[in-house]
Amino acid sequence: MYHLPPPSQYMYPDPFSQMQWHPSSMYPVASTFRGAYPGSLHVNTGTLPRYSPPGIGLPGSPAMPPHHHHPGIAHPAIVTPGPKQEIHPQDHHRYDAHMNSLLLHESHGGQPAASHQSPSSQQPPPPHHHHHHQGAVAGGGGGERPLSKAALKKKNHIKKPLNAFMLYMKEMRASVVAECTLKESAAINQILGRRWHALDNSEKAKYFALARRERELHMQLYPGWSALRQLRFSSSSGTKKRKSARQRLQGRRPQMSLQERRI
DNA sequence: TTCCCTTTGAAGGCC
DNA sequence: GGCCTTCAAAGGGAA
Repeated sequence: MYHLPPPSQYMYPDPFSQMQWHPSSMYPVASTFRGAYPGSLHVNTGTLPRYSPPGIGLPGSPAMPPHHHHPGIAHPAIVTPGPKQEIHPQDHHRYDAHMNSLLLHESHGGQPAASHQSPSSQQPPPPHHHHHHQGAVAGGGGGERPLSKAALKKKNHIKKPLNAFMLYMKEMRASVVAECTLKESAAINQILGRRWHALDNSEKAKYFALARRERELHMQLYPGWSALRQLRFSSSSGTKKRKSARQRLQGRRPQMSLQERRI
């Protein structure tokens, strides 16, 4: 367990990473959470490559070693649900169960879950108190209380399939949280982002393949589903209007360019 | 109660 | 084709 000094005092690297930390990558954390991520911390996503690295191939692509048979692709848990006309809540559960089993399978080479398995992919999430991002599929247990209209709408919301990085975060978050005293997801995600960049291409390929499988499964379960369409058809009345990304970015500290961060 | 923060990747719209 | 925007997860904190 890493016990980090009070936020106002320390600069902390990813406690796990074997990669070399550039001094500018060390980030002091201010005493308050807002503003806890100084400019040096902000990765300029406009200058950093946001990619599926060229060397990372998916199964079937030339870059993927022939021997790297992705267990997820042929995972027996993957079933073709067949044509789907309507979207039912149980499909959320089925989809989620599929993906959790895939992640589980991936993490342990097809073996049963080991001790370090992320709780999120092993069993229903613990009943923490958090009130949002619970997800439409998270209501596996404790559904005795009648749902309000808003809750029902939220429950029926079809979420986007997780991308490779999201799958990686889901799997690794618990171990990062366990190894340090940080609890803020924003800070945890920064660490995970750096670890993701330091990840070996073959390791990343695992998650890209898993993400592709997830998209395929999602397409099978929800043919014709579009995140944008759902966004447009979902009424936002009664909820606060979310700031646009531009507005949100404007509120942030200036970000360092890639060149600046190299200095 | 809802949004913000923070990360990467996918996808759709627009020019 | 490139850019922009949104949203997937997570949970503490702010509004």
